Amino acid sequence: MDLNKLADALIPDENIKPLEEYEKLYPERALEKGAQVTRLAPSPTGFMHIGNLYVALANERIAHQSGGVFYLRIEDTDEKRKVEGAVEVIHKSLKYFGVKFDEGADLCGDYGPYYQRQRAEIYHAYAKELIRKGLAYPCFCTEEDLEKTREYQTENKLLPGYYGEYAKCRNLSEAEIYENLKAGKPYVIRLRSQGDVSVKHTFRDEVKGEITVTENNQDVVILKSDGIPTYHFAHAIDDHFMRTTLVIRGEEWLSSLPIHIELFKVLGFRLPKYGHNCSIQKIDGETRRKLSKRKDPEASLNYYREQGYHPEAVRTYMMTLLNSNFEEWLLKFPDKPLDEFKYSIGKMGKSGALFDIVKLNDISKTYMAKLSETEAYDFFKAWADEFGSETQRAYFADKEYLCKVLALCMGVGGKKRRKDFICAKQAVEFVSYFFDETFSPEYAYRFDNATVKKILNDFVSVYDHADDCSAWFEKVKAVASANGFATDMKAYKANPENYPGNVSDIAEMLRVATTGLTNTPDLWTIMQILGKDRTLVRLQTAINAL
RNA sequence: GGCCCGUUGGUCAAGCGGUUAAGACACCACCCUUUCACGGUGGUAACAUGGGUUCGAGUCCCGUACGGGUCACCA
Repeated sequence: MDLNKLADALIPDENIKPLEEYEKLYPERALEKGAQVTRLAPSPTGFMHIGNLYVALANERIAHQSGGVFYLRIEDTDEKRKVEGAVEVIHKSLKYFGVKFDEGADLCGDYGPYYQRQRAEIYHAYAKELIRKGLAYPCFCTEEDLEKTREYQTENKLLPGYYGEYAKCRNLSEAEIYENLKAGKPYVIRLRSQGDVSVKHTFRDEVKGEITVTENNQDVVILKSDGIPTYHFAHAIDDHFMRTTLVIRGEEWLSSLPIHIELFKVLGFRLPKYGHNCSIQKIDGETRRKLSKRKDPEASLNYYREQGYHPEAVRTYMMTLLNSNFEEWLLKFPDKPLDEFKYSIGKMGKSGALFDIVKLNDISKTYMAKLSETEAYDFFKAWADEFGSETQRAYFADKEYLCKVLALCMGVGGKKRRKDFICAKQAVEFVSYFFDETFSPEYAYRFDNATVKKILNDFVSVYDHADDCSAWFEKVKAVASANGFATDMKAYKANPENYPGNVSDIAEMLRVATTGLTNTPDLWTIMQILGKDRTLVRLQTAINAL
């Protein structure tokens, strides 16, 4: 059979250059020894999964820490999944979380184009080469044909797929091929696999360690009927010519590794190193499963922006999942920039981690407690401008007032900072009682109405806005003892049955009356911030409600 | 179902043949405290299971169970 002629008939692409040209066009990168070239290669679906950030962070850290390159390649070979503006979303959302590319789609770079659809020529060149060498062939099977053999295979408990005797088009004669071509039958190009499933090799995965891989024997499709490559083929070509040295990707790819190994071999390319990391899971009833785009809002990167989690906190949490010794480092150097942490691929987990929002919240609280009140103001304002309600946006009109509130809630100036804020959404809701427009208390006291009413009245009658903190508290204590409540905590603890309650109960009643909440920062300061009139109005309103 | 990967407290995890089996989050108790928090101290709680190998096994080997992944002209 004249394979050159066949190659030309099958792939009539006029732009194809001699293969050496491509090697020259995309030469080995001049990088220092040990520098890693990594990439993120998402499909442009417009949806950014938390897992995208996770794997991006791993690749980014390794590249930049080794003095290498981290680039973005767009896997747009599937027409159906493509969404307009998706690449912008990728850049925007990753940038928000501090992940930046050195080169790639919509950026400059010498190894492009970085959109796979724009790389048809090079895929065609190599597909042709494989045809010429007899390592690839056209397949005219229809979907129904494939379905039928699959059915037969499953019924007879055979390995499913297109291989060996089930690869009907593998050994078509020259005449048959041209006949089909002439009849205008659509065709795909398949690899003529040389592998043998009974042969197993051990392979070193950078994350999982030694794993066994079975040789591939599937005549996988490398070029679809529209001439666009499948993921597998594009992966081999692109990662070779973009000179990727290390591929960190999700473990869902592990099972197609044999295909990739064969493809690299057949193309004469050096295999990059691989690390397959586990996906982030979530507990759903009894079972664990991958964080799902449809069922779990927290699967979306957007969720964290909408909730107003600080990007640095999300990044920190991701790092704790990504590298097991990160937390230890963080504890030791809480104020160092995250990039100073020595990321190591060997410290990546071998089994999937459950996503723990409580832990994220804790990390967020700790992070928020490092900000100044004006930094917090800026961050919250940016969130409110994008996601807040109109009334919430109005909070930011009086910066001086809000900053006083924030300084209080964050414990700025105190010996130890408070940790009241988790994310912008929660924080803005948290401070709502400082604004009369949104102050709608649901009073819930732990004492009977008559007692509360008495105590509130007592307090109102002695309240003086000019009191300093200690004078103010003396009055709280006076009200307490006048009503039989304990003021000496030690005495109270010794014999709690002798009292209806203690000062802290009195403080709680006052707190609920003025803020509607049982959990707020220092009450005296709150009253100072509210001012005399509003404080008194609130107390009176609370009394009237009883 | 076949193939591959995994399994240490509720969660994230350290551990590389000898440890009282770290640490973090959560939870509980106590302390600090003029209220709420912060903080401090302490506590509850784990090697999936059965066989080997070994003087000795969370660590090595085999089986079992359970969980995950994958079996497309999707990535």
